[in-house]
Amino acid sequence: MAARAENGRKNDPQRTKEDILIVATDEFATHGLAGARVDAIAEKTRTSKRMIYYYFESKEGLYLSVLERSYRKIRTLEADLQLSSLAPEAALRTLISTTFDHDQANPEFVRLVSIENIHHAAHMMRSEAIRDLNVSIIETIAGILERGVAEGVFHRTADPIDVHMLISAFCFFRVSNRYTFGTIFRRDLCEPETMQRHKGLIADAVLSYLKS
Amino acid sequence: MAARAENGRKNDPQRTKEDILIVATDEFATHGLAGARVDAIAEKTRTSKRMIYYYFESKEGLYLSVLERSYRKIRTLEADLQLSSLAPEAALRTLISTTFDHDQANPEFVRLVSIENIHHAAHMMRSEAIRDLNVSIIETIAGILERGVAEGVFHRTADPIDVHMLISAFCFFRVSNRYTFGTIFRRDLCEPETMQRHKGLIADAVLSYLKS
DNA sequence: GTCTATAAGAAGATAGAC
DNA sequence: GTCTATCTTCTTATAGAC
Repeated sequence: MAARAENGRKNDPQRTKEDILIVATDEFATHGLAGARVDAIAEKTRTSKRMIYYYFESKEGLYLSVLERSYRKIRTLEADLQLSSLAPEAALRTLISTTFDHDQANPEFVRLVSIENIHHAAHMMRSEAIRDLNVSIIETIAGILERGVAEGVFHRTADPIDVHMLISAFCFFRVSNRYTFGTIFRRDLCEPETMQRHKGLIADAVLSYLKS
Repeated sequence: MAARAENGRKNDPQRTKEDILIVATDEFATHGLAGARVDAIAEKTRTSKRMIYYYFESKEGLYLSVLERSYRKIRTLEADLQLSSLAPEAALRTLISTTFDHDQANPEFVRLVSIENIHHAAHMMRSEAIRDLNVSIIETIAGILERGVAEGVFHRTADPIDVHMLISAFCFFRVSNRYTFGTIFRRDLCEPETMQRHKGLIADAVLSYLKS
């Protein structure tokens, strides 16, 4: 009897929850919080609608879990960069390149953040988990900027959060607004050439700002 | 009998439609397309729900009209700047300042654009009116960049749409993501000091990029 | 052009068996 | 822990009178 639980095939709560979260991430990112359908999520899952309510209590509870999971994934990735061992300019270029590639490769994260902003970040505020994840990236940038000024590579003392925002804004906007921007200016922001040019643009803009 | 229609007080279709659009703009910007309630819009209007369907046919028809109206307002404002008469650097600083102030003062527009992106710009694509509004701003920027290079003020040949994107991204992101960004970094992006610093940051970043 | 009342259907949530 | 069937409420949209 216990043997069936041990092989971890059937009745595996972690697997079931993870399965639901992956499907729900896609549904919420595609249709928004109000537009997402619990029935649609249940259909694409290996399990049933009843289990969604069993594990996550409500549609909003599921949405919050999706949001937490997405943030955790991304901040972990950022923390693994080890930028302190690079020269200031190289460290910043690496960070910018990583942020750029990340947003490009994870449009569902970008969309979830946009959706959460439409809701005034009401769910994120209730989640301590999400808030406690973002200190390290700012400390890292602050360190890079200080070293740059000390070494005479950068000539401007900038606020690390502001620099983070300048980088994030461009990388995020390219993905978050690609449909309206693409429609208005008839430009595909996913073309390899365009992407390369944009990556160079934001890196050069940030660095020439710090050097001026 | 005709006298009552002439004084334009009661039964004024333009007034009724405009009234509905103003209320609907707020409702859609606050709750998103799926989250918005036609009943809620009707309640805040001087007229009834029946009239919304009478004039706009459906919830989506109303949403599209709201979107068109918002874009028309903004592009008209931009076109009135007369930047060709200014020196290249001053022209760019004026454009950046205007874009910055505009997005800050019109968060409901920023939200509507975010919402439209969540829907893959599906409604905007069906509206010829919206697409035909955005040529002039790019032509204006192209002219400024050319003059700047010709006069030796700018040292870099940049794509005008890219420059427009760099400016828009920062100004837009500050407003579109203020809730999540504010929550994560415990920073109020609407404080006067912060706003002034950010305005200087994006202007200096763009100009030092073009000059480098 | 405008209003009230209501049809028709969708969607979140749960009961109850296994 | 899991499933099917269903309840209840909410929401878009319309009928029909004035």
